[in-house]
Amino acid sequence: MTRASPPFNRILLNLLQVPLKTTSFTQIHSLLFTSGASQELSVLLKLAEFLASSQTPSSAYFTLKQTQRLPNPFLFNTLISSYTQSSSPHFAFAVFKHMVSDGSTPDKYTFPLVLKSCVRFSGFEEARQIHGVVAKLGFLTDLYVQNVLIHVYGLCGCYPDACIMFDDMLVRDVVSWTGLISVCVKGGRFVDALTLFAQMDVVPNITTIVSVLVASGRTGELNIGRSVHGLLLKNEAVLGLIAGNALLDMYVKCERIDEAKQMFKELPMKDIVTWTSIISGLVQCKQPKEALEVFHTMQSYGMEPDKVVLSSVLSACASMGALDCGSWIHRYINFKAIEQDVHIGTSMVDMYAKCGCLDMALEIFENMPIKNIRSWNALIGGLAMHGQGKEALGYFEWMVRTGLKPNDVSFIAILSACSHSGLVEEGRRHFASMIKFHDLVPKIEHYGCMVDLLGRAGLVEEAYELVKTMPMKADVLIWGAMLSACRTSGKTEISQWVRDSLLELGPSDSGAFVLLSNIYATNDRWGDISRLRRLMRKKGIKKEPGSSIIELDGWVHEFLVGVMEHHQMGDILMVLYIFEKQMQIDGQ
DNA sequence: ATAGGGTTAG
Repeated sequence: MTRASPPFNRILLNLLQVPLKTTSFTQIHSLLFTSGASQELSVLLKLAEFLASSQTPSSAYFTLKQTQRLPNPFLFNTLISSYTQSSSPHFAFAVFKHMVSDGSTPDKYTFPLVLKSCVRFSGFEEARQIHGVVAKLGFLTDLYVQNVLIHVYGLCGCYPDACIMFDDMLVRDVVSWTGLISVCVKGGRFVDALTLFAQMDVVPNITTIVSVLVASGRTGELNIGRSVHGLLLKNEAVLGLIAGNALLDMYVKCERIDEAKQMFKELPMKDIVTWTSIISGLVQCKQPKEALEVFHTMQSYGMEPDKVVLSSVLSACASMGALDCGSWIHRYINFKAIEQDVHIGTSMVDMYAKCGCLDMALEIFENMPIKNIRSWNALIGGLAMHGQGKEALGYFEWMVRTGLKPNDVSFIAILSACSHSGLVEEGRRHFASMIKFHDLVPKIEHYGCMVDLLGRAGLVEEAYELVKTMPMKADVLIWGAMLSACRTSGKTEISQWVRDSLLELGPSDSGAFVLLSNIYATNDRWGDISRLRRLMRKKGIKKEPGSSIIELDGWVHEFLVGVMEHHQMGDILMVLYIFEKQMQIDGQ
């Protein structure tokens, strides 16, 4: 039998790339063997890839085994790696089992490959079994294998095993440290990630730095993030795209939008991730109009929006009620056939709900194949906001029946639903059930909802009792709710107590300042207001000018306090009202 | 072998 000539091999290679039926595969298969082409390594590798795309693990394994006298792990490794990338990653583990039981001894490359497949199908038990084989065959001292085991245990949701692996190592390199740090970051253990970074006894690389930047952003550790930034500048590190984006997003997550904007300007390379970070930052910092402007700039640079940035932009539309813009994005998603995942679905439900299109919000919600707690919260919160308290409660109960655990945001949604619809008894019951049935500790926001609920229902004394007995100190929001409760009830005693408490609290932020100056203003104490203003200046507290945003004919109009913009719109009444409020706050 | 962006409330 002669060796196949290279052109023949190439034909076979090409054939193997075409999706084939089993019958034609059998023909190619026999051609391979009778021609001797199966001796060519390139053909065999292609064959392994092909088998992974069309055959079960055992038939693929035995076909490959047939091609050789002595089992060569290299070929099986290729098969394992192909299965790992396929839609049936667990088949990689099946090949590994065949190798072990059949005597085709795995080599040091086999373990990282098959372990990677465990990450894809969350095969923690399988990872343990591979670990056992690693130990039995004497590969446990291999640094590569150890590093992969840390990674796999960590990502299969078994962080303790990853730590044990790490602790037991005699020599750790930068990959071992970075691996465990990144596992912490992916599992939300941001403080642990920073602690590990502090303990590191090898020089970190840019990959380590990126993980640390994510951790400092998510913990709000601005100082650590800034130090890392300084370190990079000092070393004159050339920021790659990923590191630059990580730095930018750190400032975004630490709510330093001005520094983030500066960073964004300075970055020499920008991709869709860069734009997404700055846009979502603007949304989080309550600057949705600017977020939309940046989004349009992004498009003018020819950057194609993807589902991630669209989800953020939808959130911008939601927060300013920009229905035209939001539904344009909805059409864009359908037109470009952008994949609709649970994030973008939730953003869409939220946008339609906040814009008052509850029917549309419901329709999208019902068509979402996967819903998480945030999806339900968006819908329930939307119903609550539009006075559909009973419906909101109905969906809440349905959600609980489906087995989803409500979180603290869910309770803010239903408590405010009760508040806006006057459902006092239901509100009390749900508030109590937080601790009793749902293992949740009410936060100050929940007490705020209850005070608001009781106050609106005229139950000022009960609200008063709640504020006195709650386990935390009342904040401006609580006092604000109490104040408006008193205003309608005429309980002068409680009202005086609220005022005294507010004065005692002092102007710690601009919210308190507004409340205080309102109190002074109603009592004609203009001198006190001047004093307040001086105090604010001294403390460096700024009151952002109030603003109001509306959308008309696809245009977003912003009204700043005391500023008339787009006055040809004819909504003069609103402008005047805002202007009047400004006069009142200034009090002069 | 280790690295970046999104959604809920107030």
